[in-house]
Amino acid sequence: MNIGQAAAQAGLPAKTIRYYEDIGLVKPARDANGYRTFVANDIHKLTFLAHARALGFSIDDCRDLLALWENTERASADVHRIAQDHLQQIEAKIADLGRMRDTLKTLVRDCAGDDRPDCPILNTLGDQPSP
Amino acid sequence: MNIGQAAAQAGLPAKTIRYYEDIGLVKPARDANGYRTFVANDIHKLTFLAHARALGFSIDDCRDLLALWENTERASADVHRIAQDHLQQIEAKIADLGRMRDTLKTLVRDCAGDDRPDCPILNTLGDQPSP
DNA sequence: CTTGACCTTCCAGTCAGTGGAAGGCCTATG
DNA sequence: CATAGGCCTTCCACTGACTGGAAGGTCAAG
Repeated sequence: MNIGQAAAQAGLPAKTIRYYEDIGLVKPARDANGYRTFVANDIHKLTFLAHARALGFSIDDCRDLLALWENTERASADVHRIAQDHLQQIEAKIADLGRMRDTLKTLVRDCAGDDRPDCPILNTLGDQPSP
Repeated sequence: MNIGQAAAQAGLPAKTIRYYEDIGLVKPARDANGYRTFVANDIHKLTFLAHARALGFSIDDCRDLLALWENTERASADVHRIAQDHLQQIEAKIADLGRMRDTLKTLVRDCAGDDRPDCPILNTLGDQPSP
């Protein structure tokens, strides 16, 4: 299977697959003409990567998860730890964004949004801490 | 005021301030010795930028907001639109992350996390869509 | 035989900084 | 006066995870 079909199967852009090869996540064989050839196991790995990336795992996490996935001697604790850490990071980011959202919501609500220059958004952003 | 003090006042690393000058967000004067000199207005702009960045506005948005802030003829509608758009992007990102969190939470909960290899996290990531 | 859809490599750019090297300037102390 | 150390300067490279595009090779259909 060529890269185009592999991309369609895995749900990844061909460019991304080439990049994943560059950084050593997959190692497709090559045809006589130099084209990459993807076998079922390659597709399976790419699908795994697509899923893991969709859950927000970093490439480094993906590398580790992939290694664990291929290692039948693994301890699920190792997988659990990676996922748990990642979950915590996501929750921290959600909390950060939630705070931004709350502030922004208030500012947007209080701004008239008309043709006059008065603007609580700019006033707030421009506020100097009292010296 | 030199860059070190400006950084302390604005709550930004000196490196970031140099970068902001590079991309034209601030234009501090220079001393005879080549050092940047920050006057009150520069500090005020830097503080504005620090606040806007802390709310997640992109540098491009910051550039526009700064221009509006300095333009007393502005229409608050322009500010409102930028903030509103940004708010929507934040909310979209929160929603995305929330979905990731929910999936991850389930996976983490269902994984024993012991020394055995069985792992619903890996099973899910490795699932091929049924053909 | 040509067209067009594939495929290849390589280079550059994204975003918003950050790290570090090499070197100049300024102040205080011995 | 020398020197130490704490500022400051520029410039280059790197980050993550791709993405866009150029230049060119390959293959199947008509």
